[in-house]
Amino acid sequence: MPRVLDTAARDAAVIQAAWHVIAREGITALTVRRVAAQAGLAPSSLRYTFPTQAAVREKAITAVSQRLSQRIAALPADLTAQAWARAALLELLPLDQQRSLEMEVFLALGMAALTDDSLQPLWQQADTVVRDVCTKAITAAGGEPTAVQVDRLHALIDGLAFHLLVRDRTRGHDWAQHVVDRELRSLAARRL
Amino acid sequence: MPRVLDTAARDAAVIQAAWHVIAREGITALTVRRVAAQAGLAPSSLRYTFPTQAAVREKAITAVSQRLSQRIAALPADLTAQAWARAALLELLPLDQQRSLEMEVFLALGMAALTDDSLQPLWQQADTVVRDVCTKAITAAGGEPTAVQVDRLHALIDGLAFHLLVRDRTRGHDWAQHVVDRELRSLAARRL
DNA sequence: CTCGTTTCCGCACGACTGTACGACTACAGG
DNA sequence: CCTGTAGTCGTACAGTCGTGCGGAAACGAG
Repeated sequence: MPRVLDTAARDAAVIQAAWHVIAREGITALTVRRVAAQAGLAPSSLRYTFPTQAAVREKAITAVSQRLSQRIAALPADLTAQAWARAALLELLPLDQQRSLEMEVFLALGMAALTDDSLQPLWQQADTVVRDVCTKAITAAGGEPTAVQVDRLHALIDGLAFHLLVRDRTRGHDWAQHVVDRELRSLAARRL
Repeated sequence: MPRVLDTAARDAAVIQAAWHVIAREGITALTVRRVAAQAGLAPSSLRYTFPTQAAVREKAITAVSQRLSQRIAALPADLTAQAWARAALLELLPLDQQRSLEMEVFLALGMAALTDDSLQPLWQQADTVVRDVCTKAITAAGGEPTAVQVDRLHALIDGLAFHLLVRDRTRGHDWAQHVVDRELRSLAARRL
């Protein structure tokens, strides 16, 4: 067998390129040619592993799911329940450049999934990861994971993520952590 | 003077067309030709009042600001403070088709504004409307509109709006109202 | 009616899109 | 060394994009 391609590494590189294109130029600029250029490949070469434009979109969102659950799983095992809840929720917020990238792709493709049926199930997979973390965080923080509680925390987390991206490109992120801390405290007090 | 065009009516029609295109085909499909077709105009005619594609985007988001504050202002004047808070917050959620349209455009263009500098200030105007309503609702509900409180409620509202669009295209919306009611109750109790 | 302005729109251009195809290259196996 | 295949990529094509331009059409004023 001749020349072998590390398909995993290639996929990762292309997905990273797609993420960067979305972050820098927006979802409308997610074209085969631009992604290829960002990845340093000829468009025709990109097509060898990503046969269509849809494949780029789909693998881009699938990668978000994976990265997300991967980062949650990588949290230190020796945390108290309270500390785990806090750390896990903060992993869902765009508090550094890497997470900003993920969240921007997550939200941009979430909006795109509204009008792209092939994207919807893949995006909902990522959405489920977030929701599961919210559920576990409620329990860990000492609350009861009722439907209303989960709906509430989940909405709050995604809303915070959105606002961190949209309103605080440069400013600090302390306010979002304050909101999360306040939420955790009220969960622990079981007052909500 | 010859033939006079009702520019206000024309603008409204085109903006409605643009909203529908965004809702049905997504932000990537917001092209001059498609909007013109949706409005029943020739592309060249559309260009008479909307000279560029950017003008379509910009007027589309500006119209969201206006519609939003207009609907808030149109709330019955004889409501108790509590009832006003509830009604105002529910106006910010996509609980019927009209509001779904508005919210989808609001969020889609919010993501687009991340990479479109000419859109950013116009979108932030709409964002400010929402935030102001949140602030007033906190006061009306009996809470103190501290920075953390406003950040929290604002994030919660936008998160709920997003989830209503993305996860509950067809299902009921009761759960979102339950979340809002619970929020109002905890504000009234001043426990947060 | 005629006239003049406003509005409409067909056509064209260059740029960019997704994708198909076939030639080319580089390398593992022999 | 040679050979065949996995991988690369240039080229091409049809479609769509935004936008400029210039003429046709409609209608109020006289």
